[in-house]
Amino acid sequence: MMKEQNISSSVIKRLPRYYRFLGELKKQGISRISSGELASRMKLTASQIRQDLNCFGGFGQQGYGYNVEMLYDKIADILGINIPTKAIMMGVGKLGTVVAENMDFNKLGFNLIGAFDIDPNVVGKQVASIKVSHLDELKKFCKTNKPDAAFICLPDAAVKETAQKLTELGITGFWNFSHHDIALEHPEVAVENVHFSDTLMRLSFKIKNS
Amino acid sequence: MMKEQNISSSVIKRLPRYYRFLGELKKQGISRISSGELASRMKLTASQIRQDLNCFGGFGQQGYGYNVEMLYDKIADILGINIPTKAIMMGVGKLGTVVAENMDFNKLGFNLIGAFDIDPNVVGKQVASIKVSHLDELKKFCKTNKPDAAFICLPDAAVKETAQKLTELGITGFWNFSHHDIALEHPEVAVENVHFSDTLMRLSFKIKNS
DNA sequence: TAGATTGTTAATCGATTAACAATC
DNA sequence: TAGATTGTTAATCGATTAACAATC
Repeated sequence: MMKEQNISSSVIKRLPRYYRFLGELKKQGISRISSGELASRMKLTASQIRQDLNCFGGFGQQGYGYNVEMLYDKIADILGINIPTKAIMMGVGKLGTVVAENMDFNKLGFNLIGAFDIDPNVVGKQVASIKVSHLDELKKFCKTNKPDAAFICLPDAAVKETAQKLTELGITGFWNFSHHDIALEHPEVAVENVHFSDTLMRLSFKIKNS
Repeated sequence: MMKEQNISSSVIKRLPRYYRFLGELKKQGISRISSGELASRMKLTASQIRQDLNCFGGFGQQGYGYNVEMLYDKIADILGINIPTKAIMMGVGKLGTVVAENMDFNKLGFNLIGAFDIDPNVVGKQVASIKVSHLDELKKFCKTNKPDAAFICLPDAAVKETAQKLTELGITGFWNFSHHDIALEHPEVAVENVHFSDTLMRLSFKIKNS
């Protein structure tokens, strides 16, 4: 399905947005779109859209444009949404709970199969129809269920050690809500950071410099 | 304090990370650091660090390097952390509540002064020591208190209309947790998106392509 | 067929890295 | 002073945009 070349991170970053816009077009019953029309809706250039899509294959047709539904499905494939990634939640405090219970993981290509904490007030409780286990169960759980991804909603101080443990247990992707820089120590795994405070500081900068 | 030139968004994106690392160094009691040493800790090049910092002024000293505390303070200034931005929370559901109650806004240059919702179960309740007001109060509140930033924790469908209203009431910065693309309709204001699902889809892509 | 729009190559632009003179 | 390290210019690299032949 994919050309054998490295996709630049600039392109990867734009894929979810394409997916979102195409989903919207689909919902609106639009079946066909040209790169020019899509570009004007997304405030991009038509060139960029065609270049981006052509990293993965020639999905369009000269003189016609792109079939919305087909392109939507292709991007879902590219993003790997149709092959669920098994994931575990590490840390089920307030943030971990909100994340676990409010994301539609299935629609995003994930399957949340476990949750871990050390707080006795949290261990045993039900979150997103999963029973929270004690961290002591982690090793056994991973051997049995072989999760691929971990969602890190732990206090900063606990992340370093936990990330080390998780990579040793075969985790290959981290969705990281903490400030700890997992990628520094584990360059071999995939890391996506959700740094609330970084975005907020950038907003502060932008507001004060405009 | 700042050179009169446009700072590229690549540089802006890195600033909070510099700030974080310098804070860490400060905590560790390290008072002096060279661009080379900092680069190796952050996995950047020394050149990039020196180029980035020189957008804002010559903070270093030849033969010595940078004074950690001084540089930390300078970056805080650059980010505008010392001049609190007045902000309001729009939408006090589960996500809005967690965000409001768990961020240390003061340390990040913000002052949360109001919160709005339409749900009668939420209006009137206390969140992060702020009483949640009904959306009907928004106009009056903004005229009186002149907030600069709005944190958007609303359902996607409500965002378009609310963002329109907010810009008319003088809001110049949005911290956006919804999927709605505020920047498209309001190119004049600052927008920082926290798109949970975008980062998750990117993670899916990376896991499946490594 | 004629018109439209892609896929793709070439040109431009911007960001990163390297190099080095200035200087503490 | 000699050594270290910056600030800054120049070279390289990569990403974006423009152009256009291919083709539906």
